[in-house]
Amino acid sequence: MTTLDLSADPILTARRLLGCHLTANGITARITEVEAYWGAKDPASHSYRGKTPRNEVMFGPPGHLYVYFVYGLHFCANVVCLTDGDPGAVLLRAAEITDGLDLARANRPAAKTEADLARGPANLCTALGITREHNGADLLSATSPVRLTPATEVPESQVEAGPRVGIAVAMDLPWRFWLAGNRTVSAYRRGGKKR
DNA sequence: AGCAGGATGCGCT
DNA sequence: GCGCATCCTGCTT
Repeated sequence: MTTLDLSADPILTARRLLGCHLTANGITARITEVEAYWGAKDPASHSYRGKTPRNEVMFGPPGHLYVYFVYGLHFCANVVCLTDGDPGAVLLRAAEITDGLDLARANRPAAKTEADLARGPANLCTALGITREHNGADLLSATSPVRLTPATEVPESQVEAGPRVGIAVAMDLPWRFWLAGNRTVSAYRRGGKKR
């Protein structure tokens, strides 16, 4: 088996993560949509303004999970990439459930269709039961509660790119990547403020 | 189909 | 206090 390399820059890592499997709480999902966030050169990144207690996982070694809490209700999960001191992350935006479907449905009773279960970053976390307690988890460790495994490689021709969702700065960067035509990919929404 | 608004906690100016 | 890397409901086209 090939081992997953998460030490590259966020853009390269984002493309690599498409098609990989994410497993937590007995549920496995195939990643279909991601966004790259690139530390000091990216005003939309949580690490842009330096290290804080909340984002310190981003400043650690690659391959760990950075989980944060937004809008008082939701968790979102990122894969940390690059190396110490040069923080990058890939936001997991959508996935299709490949195993543990009943568990995922129980976690997300509001989902109307199977494609809705893990569509959107907060829904993805809810469906897989990922919360703040998983912050910092080592995704490549066999004993980790959240794990990442390589799957069938995605041909470059199936990857599409466009602007990131819901941010109010750096809206022009095409740092969102998704599997072309996949039904779990979330709709584009422009961020608040500014234009 | 598309937008506006509300819910709700927490990190940072 | 304010502003979020969000989601869902309800109302308008």
